[in-house]
Amino acid sequence: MKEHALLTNKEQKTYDFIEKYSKKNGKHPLLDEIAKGIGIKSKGVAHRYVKALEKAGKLKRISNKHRGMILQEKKSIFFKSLGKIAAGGPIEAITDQQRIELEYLFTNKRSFALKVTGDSMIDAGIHDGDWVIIEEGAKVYKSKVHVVLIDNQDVTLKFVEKINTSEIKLIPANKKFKETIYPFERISIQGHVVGQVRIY
Amino acid sequence: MKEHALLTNKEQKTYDFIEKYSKKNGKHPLLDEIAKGIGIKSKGVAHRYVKALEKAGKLKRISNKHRGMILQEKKSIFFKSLGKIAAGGPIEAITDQQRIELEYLFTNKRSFALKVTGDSMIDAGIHDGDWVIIEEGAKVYKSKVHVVLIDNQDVTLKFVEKINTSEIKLIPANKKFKETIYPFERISIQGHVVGQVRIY
DNA sequence: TCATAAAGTTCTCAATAAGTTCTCATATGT
DNA sequence: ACATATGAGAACTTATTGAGAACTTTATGA
Repeated sequence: MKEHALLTNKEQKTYDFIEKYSKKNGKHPLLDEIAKGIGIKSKGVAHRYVKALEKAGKLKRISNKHRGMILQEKKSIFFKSLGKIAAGGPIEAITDQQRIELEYLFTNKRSFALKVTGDSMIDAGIHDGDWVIIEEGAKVYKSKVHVVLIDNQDVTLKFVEKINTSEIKLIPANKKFKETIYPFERISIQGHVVGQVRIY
Repeated sequence: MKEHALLTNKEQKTYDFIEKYSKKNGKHPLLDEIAKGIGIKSKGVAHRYVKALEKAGKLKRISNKHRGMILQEKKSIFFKSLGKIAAGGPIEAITDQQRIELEYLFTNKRSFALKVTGDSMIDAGIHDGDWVIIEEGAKVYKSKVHVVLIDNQDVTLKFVEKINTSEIKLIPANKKFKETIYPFERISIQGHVVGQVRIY
């Protein structure tokens, strides 16, 4: 079997058929349906093509499962047409790393999103109306923005600093706001900001 | 049985029936009703399908309880566990509207992303290292941030203003940078910013 | 309360459908 | 000659589906 990622004629034809079938029927085809769809009789051969497509990264298979295949989206979640603007410009290539971070941001079960109200973190680039993605956890990180619950009632975004064994300092990123100090009992760290989304 | 997201024909049929029944009757069906609804006689088999749906995350079951099942909502891209922090806090409910906007942002074919270099737009909350999502188009919008190609070579983010029939003004959002004026011929508007993502 | 009916759960047996692996075969280009 | 691409089809394994018995738990009404 081949090692390269290029598809042969029939493999491409198989892929096209699977894509068309899936879009039309809302489910993936059977091997016999693929065989018929690409004009051959042997489901064994169809199976061979599907495995080749898996190897080429075009789809994932679930072994033995009926209709057990899932087309792989070109889903760099949205970094689609990058590099379009101009050659030579200050455009960074997209690395898989970035893509993975994004997927993590958007699918991690221990994270959720909050809509920001107010300007207390504006110097950290967090504006009124932004969405921040929060990773749950009570841990305090230096120079990270935290979600802090005060008196079991008010939620706020602030930098956090432990100042001694019983008190904690909340630091806004806006010179118009003051730093405040609370005893541990009144404070609960809900998580910290790992991402941010703004929709214009 | 293994765990995968794909449903078999009968599992899908079972799900559809439960959904339809629930909507119509305001309560979930009995196993015998499911069996009849999907055209089989054995409630044991119906039970097997319901368990499969639970495994696939399509519903939750309450063991032994009559009509003990709850359909799971379809999940939005990432605004998952919102409202978790505290009742009474300044947390906005997620509307479907927001979800749709996000999906649009991330999947629209006429948009792409750029990584920001430099601080020329920092007063607009666009920081070095941020990703901006660009919607393609040559149109100029007042008070929107545009991607501008200068001399077919340099790409920059700026506010844009037409000042007369032959010249255009590029306005940074940082007092340390100056506004600049270019003739139309040297400028090409590539698109404008519709979204922004930051990963901490 | 408590007996009883109703509903959920677990199980085996079975038949069929679909996926998997294999050999054999032909053609094609290097 | 040799590797690659392609196709047929047999033999085998696993998944899917269905029936129904036996059992446990829940709901209900006298």
